[in-house]
Amino acid sequence: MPPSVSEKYKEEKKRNIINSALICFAEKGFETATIDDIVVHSGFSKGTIYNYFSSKDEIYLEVLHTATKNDIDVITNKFSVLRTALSKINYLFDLYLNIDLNNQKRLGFTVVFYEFTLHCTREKKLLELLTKRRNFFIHLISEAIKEGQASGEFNKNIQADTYSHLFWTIIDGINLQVVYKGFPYYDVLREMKEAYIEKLKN
Amino acid sequence: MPPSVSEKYKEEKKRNIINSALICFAEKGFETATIDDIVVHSGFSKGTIYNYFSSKDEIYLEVLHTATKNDIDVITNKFSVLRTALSKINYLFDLYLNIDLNNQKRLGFTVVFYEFTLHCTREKKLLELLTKRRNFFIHLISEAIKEGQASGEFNKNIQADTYSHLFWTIIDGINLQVVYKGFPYYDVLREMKEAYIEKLKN
Amino acid sequence: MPPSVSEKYKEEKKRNIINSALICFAEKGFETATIDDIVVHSGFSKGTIYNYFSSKDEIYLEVLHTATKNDIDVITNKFSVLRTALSKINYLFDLYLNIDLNNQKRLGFTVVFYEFTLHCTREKKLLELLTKRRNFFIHLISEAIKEGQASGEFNKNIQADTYSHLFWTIIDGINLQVVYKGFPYYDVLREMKEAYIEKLKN
Amino acid sequence: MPPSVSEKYKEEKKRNIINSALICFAEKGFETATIDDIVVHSGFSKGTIYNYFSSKDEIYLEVLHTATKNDIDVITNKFSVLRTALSKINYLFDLYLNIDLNNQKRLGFTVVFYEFTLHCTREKKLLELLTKRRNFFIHLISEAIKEGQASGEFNKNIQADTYSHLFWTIIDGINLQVVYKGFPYYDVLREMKEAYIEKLKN
DNA sequence: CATGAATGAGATTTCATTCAT
DNA sequence: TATGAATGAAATCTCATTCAT
Repeated sequence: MPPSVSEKYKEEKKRNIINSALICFAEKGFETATIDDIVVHSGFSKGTIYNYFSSKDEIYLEVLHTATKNDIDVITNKFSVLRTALSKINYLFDLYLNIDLNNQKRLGFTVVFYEFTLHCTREKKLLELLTKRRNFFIHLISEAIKEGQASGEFNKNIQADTYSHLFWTIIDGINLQVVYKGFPYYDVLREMKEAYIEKLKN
Repeated sequence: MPPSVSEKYKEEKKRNIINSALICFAEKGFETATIDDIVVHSGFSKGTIYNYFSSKDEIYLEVLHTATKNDIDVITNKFSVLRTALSKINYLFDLYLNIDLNNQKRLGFTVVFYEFTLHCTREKKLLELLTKRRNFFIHLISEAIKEGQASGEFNKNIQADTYSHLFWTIIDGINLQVVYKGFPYYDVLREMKEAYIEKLKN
Repeated sequence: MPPSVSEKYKEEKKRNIINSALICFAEKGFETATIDDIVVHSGFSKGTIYNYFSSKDEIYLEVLHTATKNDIDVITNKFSVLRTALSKINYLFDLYLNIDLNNQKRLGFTVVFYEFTLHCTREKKLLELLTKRRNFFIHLISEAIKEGQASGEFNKNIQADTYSHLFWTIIDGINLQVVYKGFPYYDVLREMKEAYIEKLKN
Repeated sequence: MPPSVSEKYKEEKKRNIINSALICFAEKGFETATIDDIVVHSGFSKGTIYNYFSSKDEIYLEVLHTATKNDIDVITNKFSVLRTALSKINYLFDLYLNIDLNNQKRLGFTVVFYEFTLHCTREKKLLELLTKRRNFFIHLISEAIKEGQASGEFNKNIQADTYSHLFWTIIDGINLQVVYKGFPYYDVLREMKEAYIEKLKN
């Protein structure tokens, strides 16, 4: 007996639900957003949503997972075509320098993502997941730095790992400032980028 | 005729409730922690808690307010005795370099504080409150930098405001990393401090 | 694809809840009767009740509204077939003369209705609602009296409006007496009807 | 050991509390008004109030009792000096014809009184109390009517009892209309008085 | 598979009453 | 006697989840 609906159809539906959920979570926060909010936003029935996800928690997880997977794919692809270490670091900084601060959806997602990050503090299982993701990103940069050191682009004395952590610390810090109206986002980030790269090169 | 109870007694009680609340919020998050949790932790009855605070929201606000007021007092006092701009910047960095990462209560509070920050995104009124607080801290450093520039300690070409924002961006970024076990907190922060001060001095 | 449930089913359910609520309110009064009382009496769960009504206040309002709508429909229909003004006045009096004083449900409703009337004193919005309803009933009779005056049935010198108010004053007065055991309801009302009609005819 | 505070002092205090309670009940209704409302309005402490009354219910009862006792005293005194039956009936009607409709306190009390009347429906004990009070008033008028019949002032064929009940039915009816703005109170009551006395005289 | 009515545990908040001072 | 802080039972309302259709 073949499945009555195609896999593609189901994937599409799941993606729609996840999309709506992200928007609802962004708007109200995970706790405050209700399944009914997702029902209204997505147009699917409550029953349908529970056919695709077993709980609100699972939806949350998949929302975050999806977004993360996206980022990873984009960055991985880009890195595979960038030839120099410096261009990779530049690319990552520019990713954040090119952000449209007025994009409400992006802002919403940023808030949700950091809320989730903090929430993970309280659940071992989630924290592991989050840490794994983070490790990937740490690895990404420390490898790039090491490449740069090997190729002579970067100063051999800096700690690749420390500077990788440092990079993401900067990014988390700058992302958080979206909550403050009037924060000179681009000025600050440009200054940081410059100092960071200067340090790498020596 | 008023047997009543001293103002001090009431202040003390309020502080006790706030303390318990902070711990409960740190443990479970604002939404997930319940008044009953605070009841259990504080040992006071539900009625008593509502005699001192009119709602869970108010407790939350006072928890944050209390902690913030503390910080402001400590820093303001210290600044008034520090003579050079550099010593002020150094002092602030050292505040964070001397943190005990194993202090669970501190960690809990950090999480609560950033959750609150993100939560403010969704309530105009709260955001104003938060922004006011942030402006105080921004002002604190930009003034110090300007002092340093006037006294010849610091490079006159750097934007005091941008570098003040930059400072708190670093601090927010580094604070957020507490969620990740194994994050080389001191290494990263020391590196940042060094680079930051180098930039100031030129 | 909508398995849903017929509109009729939902209307029926609403009516059931309203019915139970009326009985609970009649038994204990609006403030004293609880949602749990309605849960027990109706057999529906709390959640179900809140699926059909958004608050206890709304239930109260709908209970009153339903009862009132009924009365209006019955009287309006009857009036449309009664040819003389006198027969209309007679009909209304007889409505109250034919009441079964032992009908506990009716008695309960009377009490609830007058409690609601008094309660309205304290809420502008509700008072407007109540006044609108009352105006309809006032109009009903003053029109009938004017008809009677035009047709020569009634004395042209009496104030239609005053006598319409007077009619409902009598009815409210007599309804209130249900609280007193042993009140000679029929005797008093018959006497009043006689005097009233005598006055109309002159 | 003599009482440390005079009886008079205590009576005075009780009266003050009752006064405040009446005003609070009138403003918000018995259920909705809180002991704290009475505390604020009276200026006495919660403890003090509970020293004089054992419960909120008891306050309610005494509020009503006090008001009623007042009415009875006033009417009894007046009746003892009025010589004709007609003058007594006239006096009672005029009591209500001379009311100041704009007196908010009176209006509030009227509402509270009728709420209490309806509330009594649900408690046998209270109903007995209320009925006893009502019987006094019924007796008052039926005796007056009988006097009038004996003296030749009134028609001997009317039922004294029925007409006594009828009188209070009118009064209850007219009192209830205070809720409706624009009700032609004086017109309606004057009309009723005239018809009533006409009937008595024949 | 889709639906949405039904459920009920659990959350916040109120308030009459008590009692130590 | 006077006080008002403390109490906790009880009320309203929410919402994730289930399941018959």
